[in-house]
Amino acid sequence: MPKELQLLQATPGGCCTPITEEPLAAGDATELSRRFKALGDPVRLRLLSRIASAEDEICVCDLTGGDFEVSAPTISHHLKVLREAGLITGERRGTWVYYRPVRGELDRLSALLGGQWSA
Amino acid sequence: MPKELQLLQATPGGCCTPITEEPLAAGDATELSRRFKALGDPVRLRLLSRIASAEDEICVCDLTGGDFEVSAPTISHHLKVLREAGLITGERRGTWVYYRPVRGELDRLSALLGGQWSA
DNA sequence: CCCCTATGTTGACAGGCATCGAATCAGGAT
DNA sequence: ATCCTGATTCGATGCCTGTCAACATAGGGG
Repeated sequence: MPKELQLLQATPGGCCTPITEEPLAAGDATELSRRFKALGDPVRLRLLSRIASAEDEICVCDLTGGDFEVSAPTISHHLKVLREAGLITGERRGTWVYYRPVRGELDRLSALLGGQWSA
Repeated sequence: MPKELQLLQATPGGCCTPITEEPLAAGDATELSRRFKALGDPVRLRLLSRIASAEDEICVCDLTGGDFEVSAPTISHHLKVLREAGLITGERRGTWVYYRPVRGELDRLSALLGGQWSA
C-alpha cells in the first residue's frame, strides 16, 4: 500500500486553483481524481444529476423506481461511492433515506476545470 | 456490445445544462461519464494540468522527464485516453509531439458541475 | 544507407470495479 | 413480539483498466 505517497507535496491551502493556471501537485491529484472517478460512471452521473437538481433533497425511493435498469443494491452501491467521494450526503428519517448534494464540492470541481466564463 | 443503448434519449442540442438544474438524460450521461472517467486517474489529472497550464502547447519530452514515477509507455497510454476523451489534442512536428488542451471541453464540463459563482 | 533517439503500439498480467442474488439491518404496523 | 417493507451490506463473478517489458514506427544525422 503506497499510502504515504499521497502525502508528498499536497498544496496546503486550496488545491482549487484552475488547472489552466497551475500544474497540480501529486497529492492534490490523488485527492481530486477520487472525486472525478466517482463521476466516471453513467449511472452515478445520472444519480447525481437527479439529486443535485432536486429542490432540496430527494428520497432514495424516487431513485430506485425503475428509471435505471440496474438493481437496488447496485444503486445503493453507487450512492455509497458518491457519498465517500464527498459529493452527496444521506440521512435516514424513519422508513426512508434522503439524499442531498454537497454543492460546495461540485463548485470546487467546477472551478478546477477552468470556467473563466469570460471567453 | 450495447452500443445502441447510447442512442436513447440524448439531448439534441447541448447536454451542457448544469446538473443542478436538470436531470441528465441516459445518452448524455454515457457520453459525459467517459470524459469524467478520463479525469479519474491521478497521473492523467497531473498530465492534463501540465498541458492545460502551458502557455500554448507542451512537448511530450517535457512530460516524460522523470516528474512522474511511471514509464514512458504508460504516459503515452494516458495521453491517448485523454485524447480519445476529447480533452487534449496532439500533433507531431519533426521529432517531437506537442499537446494542447481543448479548452472548450473543459469549460463544458466545468459548466455542467454548476459553478454559478454567485453563492 | 544504417543507426539513434523519441513516441506510440502490443501483449500480458494484476488489481479494481460494476453488477447481481442472498443475507442483513432499520423502522413501522399489526 | 412478529411480520413486512425499504435500504444497505456481503460474497461471487466477469469485465475493465493501469502498468510494464518488448516491439514497432517516425524522423534526424552520420
